[in-house]
Amino acid sequence: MPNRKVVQPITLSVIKTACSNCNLQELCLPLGLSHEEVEKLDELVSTRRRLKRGEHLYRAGEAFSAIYAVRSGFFKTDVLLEDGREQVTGFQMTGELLGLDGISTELHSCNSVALEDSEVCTIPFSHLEGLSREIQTLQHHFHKVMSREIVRDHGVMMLLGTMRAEERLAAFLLNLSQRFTARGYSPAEFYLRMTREEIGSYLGLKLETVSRAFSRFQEEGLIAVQQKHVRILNTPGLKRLMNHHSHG
Amino acid sequence: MPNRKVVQPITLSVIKTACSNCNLQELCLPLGLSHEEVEKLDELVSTRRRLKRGEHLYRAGEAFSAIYAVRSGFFKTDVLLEDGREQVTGFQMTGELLGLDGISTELHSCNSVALEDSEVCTIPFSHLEGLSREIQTLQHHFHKVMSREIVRDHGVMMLLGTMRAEERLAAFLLNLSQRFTARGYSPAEFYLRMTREEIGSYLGLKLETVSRAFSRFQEEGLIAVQQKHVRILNTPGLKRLMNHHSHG
DNA sequence: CGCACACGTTGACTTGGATCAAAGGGGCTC
DNA sequence: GAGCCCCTTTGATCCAAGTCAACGTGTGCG
Repeated sequence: MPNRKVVQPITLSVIKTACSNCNLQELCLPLGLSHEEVEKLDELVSTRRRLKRGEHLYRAGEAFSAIYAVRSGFFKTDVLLEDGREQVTGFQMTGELLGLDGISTELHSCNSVALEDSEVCTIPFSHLEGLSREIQTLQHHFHKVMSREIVRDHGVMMLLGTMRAEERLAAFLLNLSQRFTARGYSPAEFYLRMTREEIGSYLGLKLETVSRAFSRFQEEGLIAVQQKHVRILNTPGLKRLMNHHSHG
Repeated sequence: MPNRKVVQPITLSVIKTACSNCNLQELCLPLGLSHEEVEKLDELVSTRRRLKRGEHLYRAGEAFSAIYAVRSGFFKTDVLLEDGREQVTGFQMTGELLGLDGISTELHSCNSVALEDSEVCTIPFSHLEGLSREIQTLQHHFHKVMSREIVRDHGVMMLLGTMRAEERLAAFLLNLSQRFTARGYSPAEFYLRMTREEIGSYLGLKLETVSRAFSRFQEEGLIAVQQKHVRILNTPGLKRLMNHHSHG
C-alpha cells in the first residue's frame, strides 16, 4: 500500500478535486450523470481554490474563464454602481455555481466574496462546453442550472417589486431554510453568514428595517433570533405572511 | 433551375421560416454562424406563430418544449403571485428569445403576452440542444444569450433595490432607446407598446408614480411625451439622473 | 484578558411613493 | 362619426420605510 504512492503518484490534491468521490454530486454539476460520465468530469474540474472570509473569488471587470462550484462555505455576489451604491444579487452555498454572469461578455459582471472560509472547484468554461458537446446529460443539466438562475432572479424581482419589508424577510428566511434542508441541515435552525446590511442590500431594505422585522417576528413568536443565530418556530405563520396584504 | 422546384418543392412557408434569409441574424440565434451552419438552423426553426395583441404565447405552468425568437412585434413576460399581485419581468423585442425560464423545470414559470400583433419563430429545445452539440459556435452563442439574461436580471434587481422612482424610469427609457437603436430605429423617438401600469409593474412602481415621473421629465425638458409617444430631448440629463442621489 | 470596533437594536422624526379620488383624452368598435 | 371604455393625468392625504441618533453586545485582536 505505501509503495503504491511511488508507482502511481496520486497527490492529495488530485484525489481531492475528483467529482467522483465528492458527496455533493446530487447538488452540483454531476447530477444525473453515470459513473463513467462523472469520471470524465473529474479531468475537467482541475483545481480547487480556498478562500478566507472576506476574500474575493472574482471581481467585476475581470476576465472570465471558468465557473466555480461551491465545495464548502458561503458566498455573496454583488453589483456596484459608480456612485457607490451596492446591491447584493445572491448568496451561494455548497453545490451552487458561481460565475455564470461572466459568460455573456467574457468579463465578470459582479463581485463574488466568501462570507466564511470556503473552498470552490474551478471549472474551466471552454472545457465544460467541450464536454457538454459529448455528454448530452451534462449539457442538459447545465442548461437547467442556468435556467434555474433566471427563474430565481425573477423571484427576487417579484420580491423587490411587490413585497413589503416583512414579506421580503419571511421569503428570505424560508428560502434559506429550504436550501439548508436540501443539504441535510436543520430546516428550523441555522446561522446567518451575512450581516443585517447584506440581507438588507439583497432585499432592497435598510439594515434598520431588517433588524426591526427580525424583532417583530420574534415578538410574534414566528422565530427566535439572537444575532446571527435563527430558529424558525412557526413556518406556516411565515408563509402566511407572504401571501397576504397587497403592496403598500 | 426552374424544375428544381418540382423535384424539391419549396413552399412559401418553408422559405418564410428560414433563418438564412431572415434579416435579424445579427440580433438573433444565428449570430456568428457560417452560412452552412445557418442552413442547419433552418431545419430546426420549423414553424412560425402569429399572435394578436393581448394573446398569450405561453402561460405559467404549461409544459415547456421550445423557446421562441421574436420575429416581429413586442412582448411582455410576467409572474403572478397567488394573491393576485403581478410583476412584469421583462419586455422583449425583435431578435430576443422567450421561454428560457422553462428549461429548468420543463414547465414555463411565467406568462408571455404579445403587446402588439407579433410573430415568433418556434425553436424546439431538444433540437437546439442537439444542434448545439454539433456546432460549437451555436452552443457558445446560446450560452452567452442565457448569461446575458442573467446579467440583465441583475440590472433590474439593482434598479428595484437601490434606485428611486425617477432614476428607474430614466434607466428604463435609456434601455429602450439603446435597444431600438440596435434595431435601426431612432434612439430618441419611439412609441411605448406598454401601459403606464405595465411600466410601473416592471419598475416596482404604481402607475400614478410613473405618470408623475413622465410629467416631471417633461417639465425639466428631458423628454417630450404624449401618451405612448416619447421623444428623448436630453440623453445626458437622463443619464446624470441615474448616477446621483442615494436611495431615500 | 481587556479593549476596540464592527455589528445590531431601538427610538424619534421625515419623506417618497402609495392610496384614494376625480376629471380629461384617444382610439377602437359598432 | 358617435359613444364608450380604457388609459392617463393631476391633486390631496397617508403610511411604510428611510434617516438620524444613541446606546447595547459580542468577538477577535493585540
